[in-house]
Amino acid sequence: MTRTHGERKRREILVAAMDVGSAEGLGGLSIGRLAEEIGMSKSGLFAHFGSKEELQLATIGFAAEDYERRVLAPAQDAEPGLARLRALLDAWVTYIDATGNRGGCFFDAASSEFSSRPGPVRERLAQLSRGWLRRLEQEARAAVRMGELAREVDPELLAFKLHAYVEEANWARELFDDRRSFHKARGAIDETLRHATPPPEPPRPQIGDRS
Amino acid sequence: MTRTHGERKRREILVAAMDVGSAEGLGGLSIGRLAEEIGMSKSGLFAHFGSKEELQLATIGFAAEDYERRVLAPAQDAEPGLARLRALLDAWVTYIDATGNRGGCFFDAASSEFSSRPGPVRERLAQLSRGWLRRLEQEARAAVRMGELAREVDPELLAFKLHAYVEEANWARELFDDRRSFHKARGAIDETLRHATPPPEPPRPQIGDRS
DNA sequence: TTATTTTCAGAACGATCGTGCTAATCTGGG
DNA sequence: CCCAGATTAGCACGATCGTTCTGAAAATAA
Repeated sequence: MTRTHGERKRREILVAAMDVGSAEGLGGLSIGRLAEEIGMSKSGLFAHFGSKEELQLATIGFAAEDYERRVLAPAQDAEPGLARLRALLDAWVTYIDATGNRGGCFFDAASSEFSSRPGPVRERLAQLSRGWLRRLEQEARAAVRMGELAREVDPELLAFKLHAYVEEANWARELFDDRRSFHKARGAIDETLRHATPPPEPPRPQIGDRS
Repeated sequence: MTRTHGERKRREILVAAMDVGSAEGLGGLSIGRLAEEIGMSKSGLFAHFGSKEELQLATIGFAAEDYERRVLAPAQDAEPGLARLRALLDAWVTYIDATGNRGGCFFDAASSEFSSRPGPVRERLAQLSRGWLRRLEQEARAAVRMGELAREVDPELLAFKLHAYVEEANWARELFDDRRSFHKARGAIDETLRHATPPPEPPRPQIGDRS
């Protein structure tokens, strides 16, 4: 393996790129700035990627792997349906809440920055975010199908809401230094899922106790 | 009034700055780029503000005035409480949905960018966003007090949710070119407010009103 | 008109950006 | 050991950045 050394260095670079990129943006992530951060020469670092855009794409890919490993994978242990939906959300909130990145969630920072900057970077970010939203929606749909959520629930709208809470929490924490924001997000998630729960009793209970 | 001419030019600059700033970010809003956009020399434009930071702050102030005029003011026509809360949200969604800015909501773009970049710009943005969240929360609180929303409703959490929907919609539209995103936001707002409505009849109507 | 202040353009500065080119250094396989 | 290839540093380039300075043009006051 002649690659051993290079791969390790590449990893080291990408870890720093993820951190710096979340704080100063993927665009503001300058090669020189990043090289200084890890004690390399500008050109030495540059040689690992052919261009700045390649570096950005590699950083996104690296962050996506990290995210997949720490959010998607663990949630697969939960039963499909509502349990897994909750597991996904819980792992996600925990992931963002405990992120070591100076600028909060890497994807939030990057996608906000590139949302109106056409090119491969935007496309990749959009694809990842879309996939994540679809993942939530799909699990919500399963929960509806299994009767764990009310039939009237629109899975797409539910995913929209739940996703919004976590993004809002990340935004509020970064802008306000609000350490309670993720607590609020959890509360909002709980309330929204509770309201989406089907009524506990069949249409005509009559006699027996209520509730 | 010796200022007449200068003020007009300043306005013209700030209009362009708001547009460009929403698209490429307040940081990426370069003096040269902006000067070229409106056919001025770099130094000529620069003379209107003493520094780039002053330009950024002026742009924020200008955007805030615009926002106040087009969102806050119209909603004052509505009755306090739930009606005004709805009016605020409706004006806000309409405002962002119909914004002419290439990059969507100016504040979303700016606050995301500066959330982890300390300084006066971040402070001003945080202050404005906090004020807006408080505004929503205060109207929600009034609605609860007036019995238009259920007593169990937490105004702070409600404001958190509602704010999250609109931010999510703006984010989704920019990143996905999703023109339905604001329709989803309106749906989410309606659902959430509906769930916050008190049950149509009190458990113990009896004789006199309590409270 | 003239005098004065406001407004703007032009040129230049140091710094930093992304990116090539060249050579030195390191690393593992024979 | 040596040698081929991977890895990195050094240097320089054009471009663009924010900023400063100087002077011309334009607007206003006298």
